[in-house]
Amino acid sequence: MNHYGIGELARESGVTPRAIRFYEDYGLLRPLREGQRRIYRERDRTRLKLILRGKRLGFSLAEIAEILALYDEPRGEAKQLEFLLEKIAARRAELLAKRRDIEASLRDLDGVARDCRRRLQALKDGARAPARRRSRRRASR
Amino acid sequence: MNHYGIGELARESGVTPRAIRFYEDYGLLRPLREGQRRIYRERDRTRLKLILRGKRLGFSLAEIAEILALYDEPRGEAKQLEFLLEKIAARRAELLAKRRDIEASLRDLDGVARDCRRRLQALKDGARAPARRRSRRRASR
DNA sequence: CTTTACGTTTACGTAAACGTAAAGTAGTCT
DNA sequence: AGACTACTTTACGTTTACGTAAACGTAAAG
Repeated sequence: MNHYGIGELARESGVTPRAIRFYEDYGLLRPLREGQRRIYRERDRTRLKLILRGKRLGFSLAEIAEILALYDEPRGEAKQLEFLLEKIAARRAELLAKRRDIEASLRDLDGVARDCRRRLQALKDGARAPARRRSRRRASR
Repeated sequence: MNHYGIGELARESGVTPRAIRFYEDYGLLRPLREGQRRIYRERDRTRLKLILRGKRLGFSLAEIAEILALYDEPRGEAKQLEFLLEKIAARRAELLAKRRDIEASLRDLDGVARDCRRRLQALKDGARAPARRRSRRRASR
């Protein structure tokens, strides 16, 4: 019972049928056909989720295609497998880099938030001692 | 002495002058002018880095504009500051979500890698005991 | 003084990732 | 039978984020 029509899949995953068909044209999905209609099984659903996760992380469909390829190349000889491991390592490195970018962004945001809270506090203090002048110097601008 | 021409800035940050001018048209950068030419100072360099980091994380220029706005709105009254804090919290949440996506991706990749190494090992074993049959079952397909 | 380097504006072109009709099909309810 | 619903293909349109080329300015180097 775990197959879906395109509409169902679209609703559940928050994208339009058009997008799903586009991913298929692009080679990212290969649903079954029942007559003309597309039938999606669990595997397709999983793939779609991977696609959307990739998008959220800013990967292009081309990159996502390469990533998905890593998942379905488990056959192959030693050379192939070693090559696959290299590609996986490369992707891993990309993800780690993105994570560092995120950490840096979080730090920056926290900095701004701290600054913001200080100013808020200063306003409250100023409310109690109205004419008090604060000489905060800004980073730039 | 910390100002740059557009070319310099472009080289150092790995983008084209065209892109930098585009960001300016978009309102993300406001370099000084010396006659006609654009002069970039440290602040602009920093902004550009923030822009590029945003791009690497998959944010659109529109989103990046909002993020940058968080950095230069330190003036304002209590209401404004509290609103700013809310926006910061929202961005933080987005970043945390992205980080979770990354963690999930890393786990998935590690899974594939493990699988891959097992197969490699199986091949080596098979080389020593050639006719040995392995009955690994795949996740789906 | 011409060449070279570096920059400028203006404008049309383009790849990616869908959106948006239009027109047809196939099953289902009334 | 007619209407509705869900789906199909085909095809042109749109947004984003620049690329690319043309034509020009300016300042230093040969």
